[in-house]
Amino acid sequence: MPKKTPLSSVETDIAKRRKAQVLDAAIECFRSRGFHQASMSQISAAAGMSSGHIYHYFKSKEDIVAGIVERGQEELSLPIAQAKKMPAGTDVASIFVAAVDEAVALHKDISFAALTMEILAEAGRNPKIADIVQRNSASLHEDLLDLFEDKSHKNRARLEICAALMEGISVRALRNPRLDADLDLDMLRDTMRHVLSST
Amino acid sequence: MPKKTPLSSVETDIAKRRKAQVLDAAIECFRSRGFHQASMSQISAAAGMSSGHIYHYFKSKEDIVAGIVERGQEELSLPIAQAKKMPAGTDVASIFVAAVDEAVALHKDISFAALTMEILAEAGRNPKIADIVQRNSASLHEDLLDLFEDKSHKNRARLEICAALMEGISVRALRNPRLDADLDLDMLRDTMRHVLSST
Amino acid sequence: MPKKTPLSSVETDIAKRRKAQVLDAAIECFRSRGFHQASMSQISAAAGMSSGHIYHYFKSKEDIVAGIVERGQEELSLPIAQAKKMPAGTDVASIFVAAVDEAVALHKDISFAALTMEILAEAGRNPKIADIVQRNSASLHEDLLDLFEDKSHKNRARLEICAALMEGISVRALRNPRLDADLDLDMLRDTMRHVLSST
Amino acid sequence: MPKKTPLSSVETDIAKRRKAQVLDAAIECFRSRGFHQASMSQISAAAGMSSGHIYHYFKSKEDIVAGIVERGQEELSLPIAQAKKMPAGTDVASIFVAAVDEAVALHKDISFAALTMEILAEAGRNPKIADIVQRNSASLHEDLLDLFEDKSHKNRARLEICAALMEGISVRALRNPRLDADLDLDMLRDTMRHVLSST
DNA sequence: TATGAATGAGTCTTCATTCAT
DNA sequence: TATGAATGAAGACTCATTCAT
Repeated sequence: MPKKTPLSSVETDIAKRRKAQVLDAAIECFRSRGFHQASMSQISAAAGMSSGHIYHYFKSKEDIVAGIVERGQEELSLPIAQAKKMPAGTDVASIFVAAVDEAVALHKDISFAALTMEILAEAGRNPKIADIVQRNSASLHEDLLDLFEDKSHKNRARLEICAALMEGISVRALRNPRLDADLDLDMLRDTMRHVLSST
Repeated sequence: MPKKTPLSSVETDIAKRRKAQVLDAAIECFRSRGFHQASMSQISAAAGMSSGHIYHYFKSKEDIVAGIVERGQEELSLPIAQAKKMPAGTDVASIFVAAVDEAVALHKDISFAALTMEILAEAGRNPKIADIVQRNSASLHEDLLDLFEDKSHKNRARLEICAALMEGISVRALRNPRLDADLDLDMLRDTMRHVLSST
Repeated sequence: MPKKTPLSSVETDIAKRRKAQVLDAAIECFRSRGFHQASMSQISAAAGMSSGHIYHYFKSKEDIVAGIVERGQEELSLPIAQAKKMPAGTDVASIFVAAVDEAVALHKDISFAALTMEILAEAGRNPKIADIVQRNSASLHEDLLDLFEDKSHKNRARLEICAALMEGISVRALRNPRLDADLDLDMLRDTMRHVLSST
Repeated sequence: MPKKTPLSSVETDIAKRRKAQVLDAAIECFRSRGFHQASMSQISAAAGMSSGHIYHYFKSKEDIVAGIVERGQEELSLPIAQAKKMPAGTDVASIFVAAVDEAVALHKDISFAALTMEILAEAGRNPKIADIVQRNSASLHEDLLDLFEDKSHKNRARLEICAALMEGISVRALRNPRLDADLDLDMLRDTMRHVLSST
């Protein structure tokens, strides 16, 4: 937070805001149409900007997709945020269990789930996207592992199962419109505690 | 050209074979390019059939997508097949646990996972596809519930968690290229048993 | 000229006619606008064919340009045609000199000259085009050399000078609108004879 | 910032330098990409100037093309420069023949040849450019005719043939990558002397 | 049943040009 | 004088779909 922001930095700020503006518009379009169905002209309309001008900030449509995937899913690091609110020394299981409610709320959101699936499908065939997705996920998991006593293989395995469970919620949300009624949060919490605290 | 079969039925058979031929080709293309990236001419090439002729069997490309989603993922009913091999009276947990290996092998296959995500993403925005996906899933779950003692809400909840866990594996496969090393199958089996047999 | 043309050959013929149709239209457009100014939609209009359909015959606009350059300038082989009309044994100089009138008429045509310059300019920066142009020219010169007693370096040099002289006429036609008045055909003929028969 | 020079004149000087700067950059770009392939932003980058600012000096891209053609090819007046080095009274043929080496070196340069063809092609379809090209050529030829005893039709004709021969070298350079080996400078000089001194 | 020629709307992208600063 | 953000009209090319054969 410099007092006198240098000019170049101001310009960068404007550019950043513009890029964010495009990314926001793009997310909106991608959510409702998908990456390949959303047209640049729809995105530009949503961004309140001429389609040509978008190319000052992104060199291609794929670049926008990459930008979205990159900025991507910071919401996923929820348990980490949660951990910081807990009294120091709280055990991992409790931290994760405490985060379940919010995490489920996020993952079962159809709009969130659909964009996630879109990204994953793209990652399945576009190496550039796959790379971003994988690096994102890896760095998130490293952060989460810091909450554990050690980064042993066992803890990695626990994390994988918890992640699968949670991300699986997004899949279920798309497959089962009655998920809210069918899902038992207590059971879910219990399962996570089991995974994280079994010896 | 069997002598006895009535003509109309022969045509139906041929037609069915042709449709299957197209669907097979389409799956192949969709896996590697995605629904909207795969072109009708690629599909027709893969199907060994002129693109025009495909329109005798499917009235549009969306129809092919629907056809694929419909026929979709019979592989998912794995535990049911498994149940039939088990001695009558085996408990549900054991049936599911016995199916874990095969189920994981299926779900962590990148090609399977990518097509699944493609379908789910499409379901997230195309109501016609959503409908098929949801009916498929509902009917599968009804079948699986038959393995339980009753169709109580608790058992539905158990099934949801198991499903999330398993489908989450597909997500993880796309997010973590080292999933094979990180995943602990014993832990997974233990988790499923816990979910299915806790009181 | 086979009596019973096989089907495939008929189809090829249609395709060939279509391609020629496109090339004709393209030449027309390229002459009046230049390669990069002529749009595919102008070409398609001139060809009486949808722009999309052109891509059944040419995989890109550059391919059309290449096609034109390739088919290119058969008119250039004029002296060879001329040579065949002369009594056997006529000396080279006389053959060339006899061809001067027609050759000049061709080269000083503005429309011919402009397209030639367009092609040469493109050859100056597009290696694919350069290659075609150079192979065309090489093969023409080999044919012309056959008219000489031998393919000695001296004869190659003579040919180069004659070629420069003749192609230079196209340049002059574009530079000097009064070329017709200024050019002395007798002097030109004399020059060529000098080049070709000096010892 | 010289003290004595009046302001208006200073501006003009700066402006002239700026225009030249743009033209230099444009030539560079046009040589490698062609008139219509080179973009204003490439030119502005090469000129070290914002693209918007170029419009203070040239009202359109076509104007830059015109500027280049105008300033154009002073190198062509080579024999005149040559003539000034020769003892007064040297005959025309000798002046031209003496200039052959340098002239050929210039004309066979691919980069020079390509830009020349580009200009001529443009002249073939753009009347404004044609006009400049033709006035340039006319004025050059008037200057060259001053070297002759008189401006008779015969001498004009000689000049045309010499010009065609020399400009034809540029065409040959583009058509024949082995021109250096094939061309015989002595033969060329002999030809020019023949053209210029025959009675 | 089967083909593939044909269409034309739609895609992403580029670019000359303008204008607020 | 100088910038570069911004525009929007093209441009080349693709593709689902139709239809004559």
